[in-house]
Amino acid sequence: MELINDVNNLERKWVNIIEDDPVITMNLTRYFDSLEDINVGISAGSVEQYLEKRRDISQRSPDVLLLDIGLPGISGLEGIPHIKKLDDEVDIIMLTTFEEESKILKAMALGAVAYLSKKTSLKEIADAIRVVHQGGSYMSPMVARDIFNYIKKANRNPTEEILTSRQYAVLKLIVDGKTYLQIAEELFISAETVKSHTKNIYKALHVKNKAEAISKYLKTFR
Amino acid sequence: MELINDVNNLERKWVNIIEDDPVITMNLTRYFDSLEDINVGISAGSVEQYLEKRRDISQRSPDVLLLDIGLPGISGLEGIPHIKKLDDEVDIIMLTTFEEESKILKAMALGAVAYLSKKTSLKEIADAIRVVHQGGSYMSPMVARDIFNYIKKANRNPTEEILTSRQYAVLKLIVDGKTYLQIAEELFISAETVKSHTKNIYKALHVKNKAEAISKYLKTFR
DNA sequence: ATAAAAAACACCCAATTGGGGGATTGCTTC
DNA sequence: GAAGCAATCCCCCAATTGGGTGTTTTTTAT
Repeated sequence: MELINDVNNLERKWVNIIEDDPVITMNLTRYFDSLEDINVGISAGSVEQYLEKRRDISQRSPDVLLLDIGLPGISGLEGIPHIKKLDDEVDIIMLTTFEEESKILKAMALGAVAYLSKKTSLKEIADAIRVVHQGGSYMSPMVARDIFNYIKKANRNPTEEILTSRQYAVLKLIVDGKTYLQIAEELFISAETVKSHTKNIYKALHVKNKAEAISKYLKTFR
Repeated sequence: MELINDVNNLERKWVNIIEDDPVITMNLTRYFDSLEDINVGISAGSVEQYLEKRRDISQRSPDVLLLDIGLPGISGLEGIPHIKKLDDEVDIIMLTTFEEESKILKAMALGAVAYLSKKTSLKEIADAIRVVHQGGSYMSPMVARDIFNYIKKANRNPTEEILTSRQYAVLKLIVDGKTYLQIAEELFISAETVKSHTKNIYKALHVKNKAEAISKYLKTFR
């Protein structure tokens, strides 16, 4: 992907970093320090630590935040709303390892504007910061492909083999937060029948309450 | 993920073109002919003509197809399924004059892997072909921004529905299927406090039971 | 410093769930 | 035609949850 004229944007940009691997943080900081247009402000090893520092240190609002997605404690994803609360305007670039690529969509929904692999070269990360700061969005090809696949999955057909179709219908309504009574009304059966199905669902999924069933459903079938 | 490598991918790629403007087709063909790694196979002015040629001419399956979205007769969008029927594996790059969100999404849903403006430079189009052929996907920053907005719209903003760190901790345990008592033991607080937090979580998330809270949490952060 | 919040805890009571028994009907399958 | 299973329904009872109204202490913000 051509970054074109954006790379010539030499306006000074303040960048904060949240990354738990000190080696990566050091590499980034050292590289950015060698550049004229990118200044590193706060760097932290966790979202909690960052929020603390951000509140303590009277720094101007950062322009860009490099945010690791796999952090101890509050994850990068969960941290986004907190970070946005402090600095609403900051452009967030997610840093990730390849295993976490499925989370891009959530990150995007939460307001991250770019998504980079940690294997990305330092120069490319700097370029991404420049693009993002100019109001662009950066997506590496692999990420773009993931998004294509996601939208393709809009008409997917998850066939559940462990559950019967009726159990599956009940489970879906449970996931929606419906009570047995509401489900019963919706399916034109008695609440007792819904209970009966639920018991069988729990057995089939090896869970013991709604909470676990929902987690299992959403984690397995998206 | 390195873009540098992709551009150096000099494996020979067969590219077909469907484009009703002969000037554009000629420019593309002439440029690709000057390259060592990109061969133009069939070029056609419409989907109908292309399908005919594709059936008649015994050519190997193309690697990439450049497909104009605004074609006379069967449109580029409508043509995608027909094309895929003949060559399932081909990577389709949509060419367009106006970057229109709705059509991008439809093209993506139909299986196109990239979306380029016709104003894109020839070199960039060639780069896109190389990236796509290596399993990547290409999106210009403008298109990427559209996609971000789409996905942002699809999920709703949980930014205003913010939880305190303690509430998050409780919610995470609820998601794991823990009861109030179990959560209380884990966090060294009383079950009543857990209940109290839960009530506040429900208010913040605008839900009324565990099931809805879990669904909201998992759909947002997973 | 003072107001606002988050965090902790408590009691009450109704609604809902979870687990244990069952029963009946209808449809496959062997 | 018997065995198996899905789907429907019923009762009982303990455990858990949801919603209400409170108090106290600590932390945070102005």
